[in-house]
Amino acid sequence: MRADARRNVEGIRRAALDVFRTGGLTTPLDEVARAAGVSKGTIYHRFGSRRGLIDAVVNDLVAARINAIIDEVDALEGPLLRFEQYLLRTWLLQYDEPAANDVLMRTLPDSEPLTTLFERSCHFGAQLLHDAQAAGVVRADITPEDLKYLILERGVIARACDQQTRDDYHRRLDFVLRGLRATR
Amino acid sequence: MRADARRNVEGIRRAALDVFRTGGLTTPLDEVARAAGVSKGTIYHRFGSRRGLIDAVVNDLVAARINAIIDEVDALEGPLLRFEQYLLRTWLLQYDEPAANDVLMRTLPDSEPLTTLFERSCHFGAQLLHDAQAAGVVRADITPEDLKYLILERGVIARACDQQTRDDYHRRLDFVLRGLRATR
DNA sequence: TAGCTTTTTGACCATGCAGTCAAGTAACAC
DNA sequence: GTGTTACTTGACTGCATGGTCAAAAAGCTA
Repeated sequence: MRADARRNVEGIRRAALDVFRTGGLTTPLDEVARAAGVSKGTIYHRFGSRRGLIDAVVNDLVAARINAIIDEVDALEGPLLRFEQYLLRTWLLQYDEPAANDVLMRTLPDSEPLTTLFERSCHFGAQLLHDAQAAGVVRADITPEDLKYLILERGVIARACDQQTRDDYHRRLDFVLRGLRATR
Repeated sequence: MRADARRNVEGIRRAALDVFRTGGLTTPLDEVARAAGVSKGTIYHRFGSRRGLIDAVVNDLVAARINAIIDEVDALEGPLLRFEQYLLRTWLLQYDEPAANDVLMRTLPDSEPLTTLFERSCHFGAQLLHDAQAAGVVRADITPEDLKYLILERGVIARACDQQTRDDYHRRLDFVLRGLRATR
């Protein structure tokens, strides 16, 4: 690989991280190209497709954030707190990071790293749901499928209703959480 | 107005009702033209713009549905029931009728009939919210603005997550309603 | 039916995006 | 320095959409 090629690959990666961070994984590749100071053709030549580029940056871009939520929540005590914090933090991540949202919503062509991330998050959530239901603190009629939808829904909302402030978004999340608790 | 023109206006109106009914008010006008058996140009010539066409059909298309909800709910007794039925029926309408959803989400260029409809629904909802809060059956920290968002959110969801069955959609609405009730 | 006027047509422009490829450019080895 | 080969470019195709307009067609009237 020639020196200029290596330089460009790095530049494109960096530009993609930057552009995808703020605009999500569906941002036009022309923008990435412009940010990297190369032509669109170079991106396709180097990464094959949008998916190839995403695969090359998704780890640095979102894996850490999603995995951090799992780790942090796993360190908490109490089934209700764990369940609610998982949802709350995931929902906030969806607002803060459009790219993470794209992963959680599966907006994109399936690729191995994306699927792995998504599955890990879902599996963890399902476990928390199960524990919380066993403890009787969360409604028993909620299914893991519902949980996926609660996250998918929030993703659609975070993307479409971007005029609401983070504080409003956050405040309204509490309404939803309340609806999931078991009625005593 | 010439006979063929009158015939076409009627045909376009009918086609628009049909096409908008299933596809919402943002369906490409080419589809309406095809359904009416005329060219796209004729629609623009007769109705000026997409908005003109919408104005010409919105009453037959959605006004009745939205007004019906208001009337039906207004005939019910009990602040919680009234509030929850208003939301529930509105949310279901958003699933069933993409065109009504477009009105409730204000997806479209503002036009007088659309705004009137929207305002009427919002105003009615705000009144129900106020009554329910005064009766202590709904959380006191919900604002009329939140109510608008709850409807806007559901609209985004109904449009984006169209692979879920009506039953699933309906079942999940209950989660949200529960979250709005006052905790006793 | 001839001729005037209204109406319709569909090709056309513009926009925004994905993705491709022939041709030009630049690195590198000798 | 020069020739080879890797690399990059940007104009191109293709697709979907909104919207326009000169020319063709059709209705109406006398």
